[in-house]
Amino acid sequence: MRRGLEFKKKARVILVDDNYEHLSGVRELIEVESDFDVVATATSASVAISLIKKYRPEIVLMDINMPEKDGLTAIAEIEKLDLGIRTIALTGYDDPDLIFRAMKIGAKGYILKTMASAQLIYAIEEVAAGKIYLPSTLSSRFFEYFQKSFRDETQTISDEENLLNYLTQREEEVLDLLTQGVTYKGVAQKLFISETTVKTHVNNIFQKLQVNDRTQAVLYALNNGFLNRRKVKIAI
Amino acid sequence: MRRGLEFKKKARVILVDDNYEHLSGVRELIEVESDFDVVATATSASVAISLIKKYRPEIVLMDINMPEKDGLTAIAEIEKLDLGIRTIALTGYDDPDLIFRAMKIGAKGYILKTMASAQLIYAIEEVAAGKIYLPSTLSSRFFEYFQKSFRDETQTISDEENLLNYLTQREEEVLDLLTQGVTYKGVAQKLFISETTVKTHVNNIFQKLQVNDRTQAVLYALNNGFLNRRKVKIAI
DNA sequence: CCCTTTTTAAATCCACTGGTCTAGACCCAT
DNA sequence: ATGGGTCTAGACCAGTGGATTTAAAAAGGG
Repeated sequence: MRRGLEFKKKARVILVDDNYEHLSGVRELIEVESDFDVVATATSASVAISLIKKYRPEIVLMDINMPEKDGLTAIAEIEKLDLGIRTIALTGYDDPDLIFRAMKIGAKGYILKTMASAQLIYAIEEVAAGKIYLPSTLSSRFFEYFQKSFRDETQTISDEENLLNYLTQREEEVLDLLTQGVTYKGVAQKLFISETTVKTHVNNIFQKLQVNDRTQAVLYALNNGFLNRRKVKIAI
Repeated sequence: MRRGLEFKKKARVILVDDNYEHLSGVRELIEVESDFDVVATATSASVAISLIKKYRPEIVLMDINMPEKDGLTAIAEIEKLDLGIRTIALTGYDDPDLIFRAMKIGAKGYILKTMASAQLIYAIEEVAAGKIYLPSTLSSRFFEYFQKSFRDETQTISDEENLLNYLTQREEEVLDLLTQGVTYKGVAQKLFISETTVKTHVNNIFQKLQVNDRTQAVLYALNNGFLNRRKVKIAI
């Protein structure tokens, strides 16, 4: 258990930025002001990916605003490699949508180019230490966006309007099976009732949800917060 | 434009905590150490809701761990009132799931009872100023949980595995209509082709997606990132 | 205990769905 | 030009889905 050594080892960093001026500046900053080791730099995302595969750094500082392959896609690819490489997104803008998407695909930090150099170093230190770092101004922006995206979708179901609430328990069970793509026959077997009974329930469900067929019923259920929100997600 | 006055006005606060000892302590802290005005306190969520409707405070400090009606539900109700009341969640535990759910339903801050009193005051100040405040230790926890929930669901689609990528353009159009609950006849009309052609396409889709009926096809499409990710969300 | 709601079930009937085979027209690339 | 993939479309058939009516047993609340 030689834990001390692990922490003393200088974390290796790769910088990616299509602006060479800025790249050099950051490189110098890191080399002078910190203990980190800049093992490589790249001015395009595709080159960066190869370098990352080769050097296996602990940290990647990735500019988001780049031509051709953009930084977000690159971060997603790095995450997919699953090498435990921790990426920090870097841009000039505090666009909440960008921040949200970066954090969603797995960036471990997000900082602005306009931020003080000390904060950049601090961010790298935090991320290298295994934490996720977002400056409070950006995290505030993130949360506003995060909450808004849920208000739009969650608050529209006002309980009385949600027709799902009028279903009986048995009807819910049947609908649950329908949302798994089970046929009438299958539902009958799983619930130990006859197929005609299933049809009765399904018909009642259609009337209560004001739809005409199972597909619409399933869509209504999934869109209005049914129990069965298994693998549902938001687009990148 | 008498902006100055707005900012000088003491923000009114309501405290909610089933532990009376803690409630009194926090009340005293706020009254002594800050400029905020504790207009009321409550030891249960249901009483709190009535008080909030009556006093219309700017800030509500809500304990999450309470018997009967829990704090999260109470926060959701307050948000539903849409009175611009900003709530701060308060608990003894830094459980990431709790933090995630609190932020999701609209809490503007989240702090631990074990945190220094100065941090509590600071949180109220930030939230009163319109910001969202999460201490960095908690925001780190939040993001880990946030990213994990997306890894489980997003990374499983590995492009080659995603059967949706094998569909032709026309088949995608047909599937898109199926995910809206349109019948064969409807699809035929919308795409200006015969119903039999629609059947052919649908059959090809079933084979490519390895399913047996439209419901399963729709579910596959929705769960594997089809264009059509309209109103999809995560459970509270 | 009665009334209501829920759950169960049957019969009938028709429309819609889905499987299979066949085949022409079109586009694109080798 | 020949071959592969796509889009179109027909025929035929089996099965499922869905509407409607009727009704009885079970559960639950006042």
